[in-house]
Amino acid sequence: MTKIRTRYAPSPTGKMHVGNLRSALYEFLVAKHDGGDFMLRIEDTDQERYVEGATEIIYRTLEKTGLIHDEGPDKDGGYGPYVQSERMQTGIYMKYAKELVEKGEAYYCFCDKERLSSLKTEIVEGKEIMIYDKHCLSLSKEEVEANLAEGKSFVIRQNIPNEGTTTFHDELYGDITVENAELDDMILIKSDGYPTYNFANVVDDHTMNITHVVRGNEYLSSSPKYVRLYDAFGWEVPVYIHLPLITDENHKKLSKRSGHSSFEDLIEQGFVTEAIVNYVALLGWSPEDNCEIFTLDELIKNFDYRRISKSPAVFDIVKLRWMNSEYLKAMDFDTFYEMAEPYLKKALTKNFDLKKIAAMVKTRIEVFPDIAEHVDFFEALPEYDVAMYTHKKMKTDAASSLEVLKEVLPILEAQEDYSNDGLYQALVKYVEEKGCKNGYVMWPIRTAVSGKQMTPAGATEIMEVLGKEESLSRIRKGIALLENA
RNA sequence: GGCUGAUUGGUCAAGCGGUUAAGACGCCGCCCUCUCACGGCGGAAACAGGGGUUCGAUUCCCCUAUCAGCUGCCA
Repeated sequence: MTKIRTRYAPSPTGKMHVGNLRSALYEFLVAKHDGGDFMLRIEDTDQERYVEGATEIIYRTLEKTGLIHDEGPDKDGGYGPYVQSERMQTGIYMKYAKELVEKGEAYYCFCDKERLSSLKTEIVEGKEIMIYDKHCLSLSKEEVEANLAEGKSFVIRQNIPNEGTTTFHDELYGDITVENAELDDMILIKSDGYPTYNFANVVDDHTMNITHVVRGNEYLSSSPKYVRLYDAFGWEVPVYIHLPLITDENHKKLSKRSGHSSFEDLIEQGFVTEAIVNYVALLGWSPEDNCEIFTLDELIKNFDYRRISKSPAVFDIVKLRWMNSEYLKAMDFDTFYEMAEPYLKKALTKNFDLKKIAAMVKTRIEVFPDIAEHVDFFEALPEYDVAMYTHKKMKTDAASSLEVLKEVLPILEAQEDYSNDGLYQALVKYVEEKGCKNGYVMWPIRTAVSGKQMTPAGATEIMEVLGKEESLSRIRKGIALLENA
């Protein structure tokens, strides 16, 4: 069996969306699962939409996510160039277009905008619908030559018969047949000499020996045109795998405006690369077992494109957050700390033991920016209400809290060892003498020392980080607050 | 409008003629506990509708509905 070759063929028009990323991922996986090659081809035939720097984003993202290409503009594998604008310089597209013209499978069209717009028949949802009337197909060879010699602007169109049907096969969707009459004579070569996406795609995939074309579902209905092109050339049709769409929570195509759709945005929002890749892999594909956490290598091993689903999937940021938290919990501490440090430093300017705080927060956050809300009270004691001292389960209220804090204050003042263990032992001793439950004592202390309903650590751990002086100061404030209530 | 495709809980999804219709996220409850979280246990929650085919349909076929994509000298 021949080696599988797939390609990721983005157009450099902006950021890399979750949908783009998933395409790249699946294309990569289809190849790698079978030990094949994955290549990168830049499709920049649309000069108008070209965005400066977009190509760099593509390189960066692929590298960061580990979707390493075997061939590409920066890695010649003998099938270059790998950038369509460069390929065009070689005249390849025009050469093949002319070959089609010779065969009668394509023809020159000199129709201008005015004539074309007169063809537009109806307007649906603001879009004008038009099927080209093959006007220029009837031009004689002499007329074409004359027009060309005159330097008239032209395009080359695919010649699709008005009768019969065309069938193509997709690995997931099966055979799809359409009436030829439904197919427009699409443009192959634009008037600026560039090929259209459709044409460049076919020529490149063939000449670059792509065996499996993995692409978005939006091409499904135009695929018959591709097949006709392959047939016209007498080329072997590649294996097609169309991927289901990814939508937002309203089942609409993911948009840039939703804020969380590009890979870079997600990183900025505090997600880790591996979690994003993992989550995206499961959007439209599921393994045989019930496993959900996969490294890239495990994905390569387990990926079977026949298990890709056919229906669109909603991008659920809530589940991504959960998955991210799984990665954070599984991460070794040093790595976690390295990534968390900038967020900790942003929230805490005083001289705290950040590693201790990082450890507290590790199992409590889903994404890094969550850190801020968990640790803010270390920096400054927030204003809080005395009602917070009342806790049904702990059996505490303002009066009991005041009593406990007053009794515990001298103990904490005398206490030299402000480590978590030392403090805990001292307080438990008090608890035992008093004959109450831990929470009865810990709750008011924790409240006084944090001013918060919930904290990422217990009272003694908090005091350890705060230090003796600050801890006592906060407890005294608590006593004052309770006395004035 | 036409064409193409899709349709299992709120979401991701397993299922591929006979099942008490998995699992995960989220939600709710309980346990653990120095609060919260982690962890453990449990719960509510689905085959779009209608016809066929069949001894038997979530699974196969048809129709309807809904959603999506395409209908560009964009990809």
